[in-house]
Amino acid sequence: MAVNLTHSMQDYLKTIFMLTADHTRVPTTRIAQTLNVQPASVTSMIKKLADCHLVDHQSYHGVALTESGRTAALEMIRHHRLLETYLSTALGYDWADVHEEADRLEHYISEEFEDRIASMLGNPLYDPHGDPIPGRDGVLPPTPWPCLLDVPAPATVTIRRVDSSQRDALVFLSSKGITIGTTCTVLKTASSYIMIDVSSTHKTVRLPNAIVQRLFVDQI
Amino acid sequence: MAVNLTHSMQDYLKTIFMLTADHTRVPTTRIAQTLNVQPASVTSMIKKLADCHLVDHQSYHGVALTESGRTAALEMIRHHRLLETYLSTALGYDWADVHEEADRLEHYISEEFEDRIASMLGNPLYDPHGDPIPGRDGVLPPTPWPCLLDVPAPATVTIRRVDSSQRDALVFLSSKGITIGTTCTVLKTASSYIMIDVSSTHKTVRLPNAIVQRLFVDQI
DNA sequence: GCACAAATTTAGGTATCTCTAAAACTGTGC
DNA sequence: GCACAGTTTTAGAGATACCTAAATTTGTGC
Repeated sequence: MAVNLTHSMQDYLKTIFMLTADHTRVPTTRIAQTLNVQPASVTSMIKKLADCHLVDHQSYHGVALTESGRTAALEMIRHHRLLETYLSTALGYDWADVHEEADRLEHYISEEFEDRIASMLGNPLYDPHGDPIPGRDGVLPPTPWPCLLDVPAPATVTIRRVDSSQRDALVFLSSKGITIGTTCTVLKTASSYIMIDVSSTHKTVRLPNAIVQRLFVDQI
Repeated sequence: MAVNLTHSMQDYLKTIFMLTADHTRVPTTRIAQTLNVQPASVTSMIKKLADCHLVDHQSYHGVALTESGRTAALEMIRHHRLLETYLSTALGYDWADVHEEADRLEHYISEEFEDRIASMLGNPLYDPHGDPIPGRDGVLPPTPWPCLLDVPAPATVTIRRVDSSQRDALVFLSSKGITIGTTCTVLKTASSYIMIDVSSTHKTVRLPNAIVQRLFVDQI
């Protein structure tokens, strides 16, 4: 039951967790795409994870995390998001650059390191992209914010979370002065974009839907 | 020539550098002991390093770093010692605990991470044990301090460097209030120990030679 | 229900780094 | 100058995690 997880097993568990939206099973191909490996490699790793009772695998019908798999995944995600927060807050990294560094380091930091950066940061609940940081107990802080795509104009909103999976989107947003906590007013909703006014810069910005669907906001 | 070094290759190069005192060649067995692997494993890795022109290997007569091997080793040592300094200074680690954490992380930090912690620390020249931190150019700051074993009583000295290879010695020294910068007076030199007075604590401490030989000092 | 495309798994192979056991070499002691 | 102990290398094998290519399974379209 209590297994020593290899670096790769941790990566797979984390990936499966992130791809598990609303209790659906995750197909092999999705994991392969996300990790940039061949589907055949995923199958063999999944077999190994299933042997350790970390995932439930039904041949040809995808995979889901077990309770212990979920716990292990959340521990990696805690490492990752604490590192992102630390790199951003303490070392001045740009929010577009924290992911890559954290992805490498998350496998190698000790519990002591984790504790020290967590308490130095004041045990933050959210990372620089607004993603929730699991507690040591594995509990995820809430993320109740709706997608900006679903907010009808006119509306004034505060950015709470950004889907960080596309680096380009992060670079684009910060070039427009948009980050977590930024307040904007939605001026117009078109079919493929929206127009917003960014309150801190007093500029009007056109956001294509590809970006809008990555923003999650508080309505004011 | 410009090769992608694996994690293991980096470990071997660093080890060979550290075992290379005064231009002697390093025997296979010493490397094996230091890295906790079998001599046969060392031989095969050495072969690989020699293929990449990182070491000069003469069968049955040990190994020495080439110029490019030395450069690569110094880069790892820079990572390691900057990390040790950072863990100690910025995260409050005890000097006995920095080594293990740095040893894992040193392989995975980026040049950006290195640069950021270095400048945050003010580009330090020495790590928490007084070991010199190579510059980005590979130049090692000087370590001119004689071993305390060679300093005759009576003498007043400042601790400048501690051989950090034995964790126990570090724990012992800090328990006695002795660290880098501590000033002591040598009261008596016996054959297997010395007696010193630690100026900050006003206490007399008996140091066995096993410890004394690990201390390097400035005479005042 | 059957054919077919897409998804998935199996089979077999590569690379890295390790191990044990056996063979080869070195240099010292006589 | 030779035997022998200790060191080092070679040979062969295991673990991890990846790959490609070939088989298998699934479920949709007709």
